[in-house]
Amino acid sequence: MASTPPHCSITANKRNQNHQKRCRRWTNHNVSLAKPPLPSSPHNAPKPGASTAATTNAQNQPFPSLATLQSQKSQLAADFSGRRRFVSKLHIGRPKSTLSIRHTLVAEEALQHVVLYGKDDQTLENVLLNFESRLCSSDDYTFLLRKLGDRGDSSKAIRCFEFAMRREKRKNEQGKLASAMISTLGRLGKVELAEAVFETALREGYGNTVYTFSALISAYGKSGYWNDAFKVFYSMEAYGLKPNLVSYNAVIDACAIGGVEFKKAVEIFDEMFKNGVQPDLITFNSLLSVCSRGGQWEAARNLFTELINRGIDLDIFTYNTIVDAFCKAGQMDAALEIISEMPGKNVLPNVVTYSTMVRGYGKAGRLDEALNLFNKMKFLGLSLDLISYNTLVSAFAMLGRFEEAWDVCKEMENSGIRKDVATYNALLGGYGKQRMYDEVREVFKEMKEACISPNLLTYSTLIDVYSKGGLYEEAMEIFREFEKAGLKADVVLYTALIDTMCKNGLVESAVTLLDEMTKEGIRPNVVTYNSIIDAFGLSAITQHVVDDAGEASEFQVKSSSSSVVQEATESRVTDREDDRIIKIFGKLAAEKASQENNCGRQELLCILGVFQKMRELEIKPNVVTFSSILNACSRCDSFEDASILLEELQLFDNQVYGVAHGLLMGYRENVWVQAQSLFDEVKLMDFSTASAFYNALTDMLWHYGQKRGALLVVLEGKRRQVWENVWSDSCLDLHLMSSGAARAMVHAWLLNIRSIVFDGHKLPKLLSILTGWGKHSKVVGHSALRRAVEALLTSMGAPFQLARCNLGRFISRGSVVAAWLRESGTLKVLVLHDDRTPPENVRVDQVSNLQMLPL
DNA sequence: GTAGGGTTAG
Repeated sequence: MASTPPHCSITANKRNQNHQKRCRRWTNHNVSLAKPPLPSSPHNAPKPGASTAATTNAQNQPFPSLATLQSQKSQLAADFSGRRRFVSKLHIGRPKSTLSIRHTLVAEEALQHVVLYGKDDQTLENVLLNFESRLCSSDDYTFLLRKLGDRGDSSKAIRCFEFAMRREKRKNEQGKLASAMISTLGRLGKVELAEAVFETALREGYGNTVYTFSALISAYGKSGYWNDAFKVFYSMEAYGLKPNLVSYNAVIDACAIGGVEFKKAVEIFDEMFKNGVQPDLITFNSLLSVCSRGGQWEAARNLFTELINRGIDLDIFTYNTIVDAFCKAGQMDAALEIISEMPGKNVLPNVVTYSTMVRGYGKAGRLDEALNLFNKMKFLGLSLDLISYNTLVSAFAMLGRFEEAWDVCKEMENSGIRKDVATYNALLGGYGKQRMYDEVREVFKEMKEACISPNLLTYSTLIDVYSKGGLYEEAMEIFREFEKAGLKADVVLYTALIDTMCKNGLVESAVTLLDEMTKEGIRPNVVTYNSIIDAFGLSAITQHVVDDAGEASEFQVKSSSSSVVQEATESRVTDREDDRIIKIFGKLAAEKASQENNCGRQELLCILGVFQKMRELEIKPNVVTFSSILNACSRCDSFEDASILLEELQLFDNQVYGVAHGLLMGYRENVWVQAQSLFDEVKLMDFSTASAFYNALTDMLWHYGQKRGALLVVLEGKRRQVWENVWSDSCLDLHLMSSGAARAMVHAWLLNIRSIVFDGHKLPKLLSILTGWGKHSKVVGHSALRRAVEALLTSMGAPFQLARCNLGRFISRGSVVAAWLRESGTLKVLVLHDDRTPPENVRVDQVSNLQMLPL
């Protein structure tokens, strides 16, 4: 048994909030969490522009260890408090004193000519030859290739670089050109080319500078290859190079983009101090960005507050990053508050700030507020750009409001901005979500006609949309096209493939693919694992290999020593290699998988292996993981198997385990306080995550006969508005509930109605129970929820009937229900009991929810 | 060398 959960898991959800707070409460890490003695109130906090004395005073305060912003202690916390190393407003956040313009006017003229006339290699060469005598130094050439990079024209930039390199014999000038080239390629995401330039530079003896190394770190970082960025960074010493501020900032930024843990970024930050390199505002902005991208808005807020308290002048980047951190966590009010403080700090919100907010509101489903801000942006005369338009297109498309999405597109194009790949991806994703496949095809066609190249996201979206919709032929076709485009599959694409396999019962194939991606150096994430865990018990995992020895086992055997997707995606792909992943789609299309027999024990072993790997890779589970484990428990063949899964849950998170296990064993009174604090945590999450957790927990309790426990949980959920408006006197709406939760709720509602009757009140004329199509129902008319509720009502003898015009609705006349409720035997069928109760049982529940129920 | 857009689990 694990003594302490390895990490704070429930909070790892990207939508999740309160990370730090929960970590502290849920785990007993011996980390000092005391707030550092800092000036926190406005009157004693040094302000921007405060006197030197005030600043000095601030300097003498121990700077907060960044350890207080995370759950692990930063080793160099003590060093960080040193006066010498204090980062004051005197040192950072100042604009560069002079904007150094190093290139000549000739370079600008040359750029115009290169853009206008350098249509191919030859004409470009001619243009450069014309300017050669007048272009002075490497500064002119670096200007050229940076500007070409800004225009996205990497090939012209490379030509210019090569042209310049042929003429430059001085090593240090060659080094400058190489750095500029690497950085330009990095910005454009051409990381392999950047790598090649770097290697040549090293080999030829002009690349051994802190600039080329920093440029390569940055190039890797921008493309998400934080691991490579780290390697280059740590190799500097061996080359006799000392990382400078830029190197450190680049590597911290690589953490932000690559989703590296805040802890790691802080380690680098501490190292920076140790090596006597002073951070600047960019360092802090990047650190903030690490928190923001990791969903750790509280850590971000703490860091932000410290910077403010230290009197450091923050810039628009700082503000936009903190606003983004709040928006990502759904903390829209906090974000708005930050924005309202900006003018007072002489930093005005810009188009980035507003777009961030628009996206935040869109994600939170607060489309009206999103629109208001969008219009405010226009009103303020901020010039709207592609991203701000795309943000709004995406918000509409995701909600299925396509007419409005297209209107925004039109408005954008009227203002001279053309749709780009992101615009199309937003539309494709929206139509895909609504299963509007004709429109998906149409938009994809239009995209190609407009000569917009699909990117990895386009392909991931399409493959996912088509394969989830069962359109395997089309998924296959898109996959082939993706291969031809020479793109490298990433975690999202793999996860989408894995999820499709899981949903079709090919769990073992999915696990094999999981191993493959790991070998490929693509790190699975919590979504990948949740997808597999969630598939547990849905169907057999081994049978199909036997049944289908030809295709499936060939895939599985071979894939253990080679990578399916990688082989298939290599440019020299042969038909045979390509065949394998295509065969998976073929197999899916044949729909054999889901008809296989269950093989519970083997599947259990398989899933235990998955948990093991998850721990080895240190993938933090989140609340979705817990819901998936609880759902898996409900699908176990036996209580014993479920116990084994619950033990896994315990290894992840003691509190969730404590509540689930306690309720399952009938120890309600003992766990209810713990359960309340768990529910407090869950309630902070977005609506669908929270309701999924309640559904999973209730289903498991119901499944194992703890029906009174299930009732308790759904009433708590109702009290906390987990399912929004579940009931009125005349209507019970179950459409967001799982079958166990819905059945428990039917009991609760009928008991409630019964008390109305017994209080002498009349029931409404018509009573309805809505089941919708059920949360898990994919096929209209086959609602598992509807069937479960129907069976329950029948077994109780409740006088409800399916409405003729609405197959998801049960109805009855109020008077008929009232008469039934008055019958002597009715109460007995309504009151629920637990199969398991603790031996020393317990008096009447003292929980308020139960007081309303007749006992 | 720093900020905003699109993708995967429930």
